[in-house]
Amino acid sequence: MHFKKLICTIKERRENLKVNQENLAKLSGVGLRTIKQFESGKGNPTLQTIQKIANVLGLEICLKVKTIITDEEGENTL
Amino acid sequence: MHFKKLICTIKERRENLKVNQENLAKLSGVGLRTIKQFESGKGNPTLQTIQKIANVLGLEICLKVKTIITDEEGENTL
DNA sequence: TTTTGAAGTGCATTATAAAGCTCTTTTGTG
DNA sequence: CACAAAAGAGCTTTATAATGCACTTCAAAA
Repeated sequence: MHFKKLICTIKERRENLKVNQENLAKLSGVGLRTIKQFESGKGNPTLQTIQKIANVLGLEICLKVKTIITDEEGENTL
Repeated sequence: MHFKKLICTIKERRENLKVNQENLAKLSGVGLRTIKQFESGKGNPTLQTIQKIANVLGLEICLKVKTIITDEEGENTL
């Protein structure tokens, strides 16, 4: 998952949950400025920051083994 | 995925691939000191750092929607 | 036990993430 | 359009991530 996609996922999730940046900041304990910067694609957040945000949004960071060949769903076909 | 688990996954992957920290550093472009610190559970790496490391190891960061009830495989049962 | 390679640690420097404040821009709704 | 709410941006300070270097610790093999 590239950085842009990751941001997009988080932003969409936040919007789906009808939470604005300000409330996300309060709920997650991450500064509003940091969230703004993150969502606008600037910066390079720390893992802690991402996790705080993800937690509030009911998202979880994980690591998948990358596969060379994938179908449209991104599932392994090997 | 908690921080510890994440570290563990990366460390195990590196070891399975028979790559030592020094080579991982060279291959990923991340400083050896940073990798040492990361794997020993210290610090709070940036997304970029994690991604550089994960890339070399054929791992990919992703976001999953958290589910309250999960079976043994961690798949959603709701 | 000695050697050797890998991993971990202390210290210092540099770069930058986090944060708040203020202002501007964008977006959505009447 | 006018208004209001949300998002984005500039500027600054503070905290800390990234890094290199040198040293220590640990584990496995000779």
